[in-house]
Order: sequence, then C-alpha cells, then structure tokens
Amino acid sequence: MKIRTRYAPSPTGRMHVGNLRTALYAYLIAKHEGGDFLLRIEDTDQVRQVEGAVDIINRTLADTGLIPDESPDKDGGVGPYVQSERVKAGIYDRYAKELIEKGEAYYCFCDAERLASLTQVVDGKEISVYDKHCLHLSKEEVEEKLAAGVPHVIRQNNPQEGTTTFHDELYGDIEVENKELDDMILIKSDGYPTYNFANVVDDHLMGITHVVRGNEYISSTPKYNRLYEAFGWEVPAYIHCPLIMGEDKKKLSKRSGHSSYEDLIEQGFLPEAVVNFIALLGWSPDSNEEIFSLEQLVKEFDYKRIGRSPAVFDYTKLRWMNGEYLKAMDAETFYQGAEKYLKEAITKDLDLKHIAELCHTRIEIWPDIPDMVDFFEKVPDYDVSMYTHKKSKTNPEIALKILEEELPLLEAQEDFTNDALFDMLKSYSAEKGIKINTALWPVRTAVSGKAVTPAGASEIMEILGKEESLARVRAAIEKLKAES
RNA sequence: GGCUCGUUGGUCAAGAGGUUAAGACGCUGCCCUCUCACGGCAGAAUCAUGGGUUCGAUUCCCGUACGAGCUGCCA
Repeated sequence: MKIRTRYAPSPTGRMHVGNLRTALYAYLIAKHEGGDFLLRIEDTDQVRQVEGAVDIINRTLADTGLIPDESPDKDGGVGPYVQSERVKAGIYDRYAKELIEKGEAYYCFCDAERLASLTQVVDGKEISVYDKHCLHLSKEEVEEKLAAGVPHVIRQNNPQEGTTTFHDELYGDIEVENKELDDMILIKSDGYPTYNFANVVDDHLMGITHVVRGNEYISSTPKYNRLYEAFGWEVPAYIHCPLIMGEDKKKLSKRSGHSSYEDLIEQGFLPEAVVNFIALLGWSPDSNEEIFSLEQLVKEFDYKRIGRSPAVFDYTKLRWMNGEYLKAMDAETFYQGAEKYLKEAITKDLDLKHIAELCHTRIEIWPDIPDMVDFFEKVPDYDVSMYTHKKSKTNPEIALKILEEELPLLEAQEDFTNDALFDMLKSYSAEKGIKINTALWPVRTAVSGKAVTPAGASEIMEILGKEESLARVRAAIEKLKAES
C-alpha cells in the first residue's frame, strides 16, 4: 500500500519549528517509501485566522523543499484541501449526522452559562468535564429546539465503562479508561467542525495511512479511534513526535525569539541548515553523520528511529551547523549571500569579493559579517593597550618605534600585494633581529584598530590599498605619540 | 487534582543484560598560524532515585522523584 501522509496546519501566523519538524517528518516518512505528502489547510477556527498565513505556509514549504504532492493548489482528486471549503460542501455535517444516528454522537444545547457552572478550578487551572446533560433529550425535544433555532453543538458520545486502546508506532499500545474520555465537541455552534473531528474525517477521505503529529495529541487519540470504529473505517498508523523545548525545558515559545522558521531566516540562518538541524531533534540516523541534505534525509529516514523524549532546541549548535553549510558553499554562492551584509558595513570601493572570502570560514550566520569587516570602512576608536601582546612581544612603546621604522619602508613599497608586503615586512624583522610577529602586530592593529581581524596585516593592507594603509599607519603613530 | 507520556554528560544523542557507555555542539589545553577563524590532536563531563528479577543491570519489572502534554465551541 502506498504511504500517504499529510501536513495539516492552521493558518494562524508564522510556522513554529515544532510544526515544521512535524511537516518534515511527515514528508520524509512518505518520500522514504515513495509515497505522497499532502498539504491540508485546517481553517476551522474562524477567530484565530491570520491573513496571509496560508502564504507563509506555502512559502515555508517551498523554501525548505517540502513540496506537497497534493495541496489546495494541486488537486489530487480528494479535494478540496481547505477545510472551510469542505464545510461548505457539507462533508462534516453529513458524517456528524451519521454518528448521531448510530448513537455515537448527540446534539447539545447547553449554553455558555450552564457550561461555566460545570467548570472547577484545580491547581489554578480551569477544568471542565461535560456531564452528558443533553444526551438524555428525547427525539421530540431535540427536533423542537432545532426547529426553534436554538444554538447547538454536536458532541461525541463516549461510554463510561471499559477501556480504549490505540497503537502508536513509537510508543506502542496506550490504554485509557473510557470514563476519561470526555464528550468532545464535533461540530461547533457556528457549524464548523472542531480540529478533532475534521481531522478524522479528512484523513480517512484523503486516504492518509500514517498520521504524523505532535505528542500533544496523544491524549485525544483514543477518542479518534472510537470515531474511526464508529464509522467502520480503518485506523491509520499513528506517529506521535516528541515536543521541542526551549532552553527553559518548556515547550518552545515565542518568547525564545527563535520559535518560528521565519524568525530563524530573519536571523540569518539558511533553510537547509534549519531543516538539517530540526531533523536531528528527535531523530538520529544509523550512522554518525550529521550533515544531511533533504535528499539524503529522504534516503536515510527510518521513522522507527524517532525518539520518544522531548529535545531542547540548542541555538548554539544550530549556529555551528549553519556555519558548516556556509563553509561548504563555493565562493560565488557565498558572495551572493554575503554581499548585502558587507554593504551594510562598507560603502567604500573595496574588493568585496576578496573581503567576503576572508569571512568565509569565520562566520556562522550572515549577520556576523558587518562587525567583522567594519574596520575596512573606518578604523574604530581603540585603546592603545591593544598594542600590548605577549606572544608578539609588543606594547605601545615598542609598537610606536616599529611603526616609525616601517612607515618609510611602506612609503617606498611599490607592490602593495599581500605577498610582497609580507616579504618586505619579513625581511625587515630579520634585519632587526626581531620576531616576525613583533613586526606584524603593530601594523595590523594600526590598520584595523581591532584585536581580532579576519586577515593578517599584509592582506588587510592589500585590500585597503597603499594610500589608505599609509594614512592609517600615520594616524596610529600620532595616536601612540599623543597617548604615551 | 486526574489521565497519559518521558528521564544516558550543560545540550543533541548512539547503545546494549556482561562495552574502556559511541559520535556531535559547547567548554579546556596543545599544535598549525602575520591576530582570529579554519583544520588537527588531547581532555574534563552522563546512565534521576529506591526496590526487585538475575551469576550480573544503566539496559527488564514495580514504586518514588522530577519534567512535559492533555484536561477549550484552539489546534
């Protein structure tokens, strides 16, 4: 049998990384076996709709490469793929009525006030269990209220005795007492189905074989099974994925600042790195490999190896992984991505491609670039203590002396390329009988004003050019004189 | 509160009834080096806890603790 999985998001805003990972796993499970991956929009909550959210979903899936085989834009014969449209087609209503006829569901006319009287506060949390009040309404009473247009919902009728067991591919068999199963609402008073009901109906109608979803749905799954059984439908394979937590070990929230895919992209991460990283949050391959393209993941992904315990989202490791992707880029591709950030810091006419290459092995995310190269634009204010460096055997006094000796040499230097400059400075140090480091440290500091730079003294000067380099060295000499 | 699930270094994690308990990020040190980074090498650091079962348990079972999820006309 061909595997069919689906990603069924609600269009309520940005895509949470937990949802993205669920989508990824659903995609991988299907594609690993050559199956179908579908996208279904679950817009049954008319209040929480966010305009443009469907676009975000489409764009995110396109960017990450999780291309659905069937979706609202690509009918595969089991559409529509948007639940609000399915509501209009009367699909849920029809099935809910079927359940009522079978005694597995019933109309409920209880108003908000009565429902409120049922709630109680335990440990500061509001808990409400419906008391089956309307289950006992006679057929005539129901007809009467319906005819009178009394607002109503349709609830599932769960038994009070016995147990229900369902099987999860990862967690095994899970059994619960039926009395724990509340009579959840199937159809809301506005006529829309709840997630729980629409999900079951649509997954069946769309031929979904493996239901991949977050762990938070485990406790409602027994109720799903009762629905499938009431309809006489085959129960799909369930794969409940463990949750992704923030550093605080709580469910990753917006407060973390990186809970959504869009946040991460804005922060300068690459889509491939994000996908790679979240794939490894809760799943591990057979090998020791860690860097995987989507194609490789499709090949390697065995859902049996998905873990059962929650995973903390480690931002630092994501940064490392992003850096690995950056390093693997060829120079041209890297420059394409880096250009915008280089221009944030540099307006002068300098060799940006050359500067980009200096950053290539030194950054983890794009926004690391500006701070690293800003000195090319202008020497920052710095303290002369920066001339003190133990290993290079320098301090402000020594640096002043060396720079004064090197200045005329630099002025006389015709060839301002990296190699030529280095050779010149090297022979200078040899002549003076000092360490090459002692000759280089003062210049590098003088031309950069930084303790750490993405290049050595000679390479920086090559990029800066003779005129600017000399100006900077002269300025440094003045600064050292003034502050000594 | 009830129900359900989970617990291997700081984090992601492999693993198996008997192992020196992999690997990665991070951290520390060393090497390389015109600083830094890259790269290379080395190191510190883990089986929540109490009972069983067993010749032997971190691995199997039960309890406890801790954590999480659910307990919505949200998904």
